[in-house]
Amino acid sequence: MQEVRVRFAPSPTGPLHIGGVRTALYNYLFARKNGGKMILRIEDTDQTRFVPGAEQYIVESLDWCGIKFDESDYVGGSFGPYKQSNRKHLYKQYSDELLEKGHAYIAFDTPEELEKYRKEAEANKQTFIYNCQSRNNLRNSLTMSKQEVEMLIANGTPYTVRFMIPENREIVMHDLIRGEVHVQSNTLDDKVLFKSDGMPTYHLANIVDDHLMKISHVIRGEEWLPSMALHVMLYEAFGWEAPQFAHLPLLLKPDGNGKLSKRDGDRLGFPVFPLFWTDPKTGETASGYKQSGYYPEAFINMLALLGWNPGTEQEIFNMEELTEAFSLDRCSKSGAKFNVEKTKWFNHEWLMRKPEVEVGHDYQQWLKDEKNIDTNLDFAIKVAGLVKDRVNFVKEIWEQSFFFFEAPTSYDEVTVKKRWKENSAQTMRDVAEVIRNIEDFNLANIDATLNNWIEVNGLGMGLVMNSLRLMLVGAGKGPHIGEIIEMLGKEEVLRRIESGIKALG
RNA sequence: GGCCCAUUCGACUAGCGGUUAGGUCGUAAGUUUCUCACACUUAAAACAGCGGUUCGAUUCCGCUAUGGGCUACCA
Repeated sequence: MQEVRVRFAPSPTGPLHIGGVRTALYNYLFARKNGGKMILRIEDTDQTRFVPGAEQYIVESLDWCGIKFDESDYVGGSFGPYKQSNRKHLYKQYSDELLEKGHAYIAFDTPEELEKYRKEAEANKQTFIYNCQSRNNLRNSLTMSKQEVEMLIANGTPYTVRFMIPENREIVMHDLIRGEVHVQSNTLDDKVLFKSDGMPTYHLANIVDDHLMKISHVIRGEEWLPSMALHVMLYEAFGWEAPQFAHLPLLLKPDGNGKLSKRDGDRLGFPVFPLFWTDPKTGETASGYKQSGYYPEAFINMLALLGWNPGTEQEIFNMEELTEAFSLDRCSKSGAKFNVEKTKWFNHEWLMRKPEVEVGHDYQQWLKDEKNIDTNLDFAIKVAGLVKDRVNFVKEIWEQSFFFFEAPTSYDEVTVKKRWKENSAQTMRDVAEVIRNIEDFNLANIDATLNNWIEVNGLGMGLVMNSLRLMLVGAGKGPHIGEIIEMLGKEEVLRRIESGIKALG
């Protein structure tokens, strides 16, 4: 059986969108699952849309995601170079080959002329198609004498090379996800293969490179489905065996309809890109999943399940598990709406599964960066461990645990009203004494002493604990009170009780 | 406009001729609890419509509707 070789072939025209990341992911999973190779090819044939830094961004993003390549300009490989602008010299000969075989022709129509034909057709409620129905009336090597064509070229007249779509053919193709797809050749345009600027178009470069790089499976977004017939016919014209195709459904915006775009992220408040991005021309910025606090594992997990499912009820997967479970025939056919809430939930699940040291370390770092608080790793681990089940992100740990780092400066009104009674101040003074007298200040001892004292004095557990919580936290929330007391330490607890009594009376 | 693709709870989806149409997120209620959460239990919530085929259609086939993609010398 033929070796599995797949490629991810982005265009460096901007930051890599999450739809692109998913396409890369599926390619990667497919390659690994089948013991094949994953190739990164940069498709930069459109010089006008080149954006500096975009290629670097793509490489860094995929690296952050854990998507690795077996071949690229960065890691090497025997089919390079892997950037189309560096393969420029290759394409001309293939274009010439089609010209010689009579599968392509030279066209001199200017963009303005073509635009005019389209407008005219539209005005007559018709569609202008550059193919068998019109090519014989246009300015090209089919309608001109050989001498005329040669003269125009010699004079430096700009021209393009167009593929000659066969007449009256029904092209029946197989898509790994969609099954059979039928297209009538007469509805297709004679697409430009070679531009007047000397660069190939996507269609030519893509087919040539896929062939030269021995790509076995083309896994790409659904936006390419309409081009599949063209591509199949190109392989046929060259006499090459076509790879297998799989067209992935699109990622849709969460509300309404349509393809997910950068604007949706801005509007709805979630990232559309894996990493933070600054546009080099406009200075415009876009948020990234990494900077928003997502773990790459959660991000990838979410993306994998958007348009694919394992057929079991398992939802949490690491990359190895995804690789093991992945198959193209479990990809869905219809577009998937992106859902922010579920994405957060994935991050929560991953946060819960992360080793406590890692989460603690991340929180320690966050405290340093955001609050300028220095704390030791053990304490950060303990704090994070106590509250992580109620947050989705490391950065959210703070609002559940700020009281471990700073004494309350105010007291939540609703809680005060509900929990602070007439005799609370006195009870707190008594509790303070009890706490002061605890010799061995550990969790078990603290709990036992307090519970015993409450019971012996016939006081309500809720009443005492909630008032105490108010003193220590400033609000009616937080983990087990014994934990808080132990971690704050005797002195701090006594201090907080004292100032709490002073504040609430 | 033309061509192509799609259509199950609000969202992601399971289902591949006979099911009380299942799960997850979200929502709501309850249990637990010193609080807030977590956890657990439960609830509401879907086969776009119409025709076929069939003993029987969510499932197969048409048509319609809706949505999406493409329609560049962009990818």
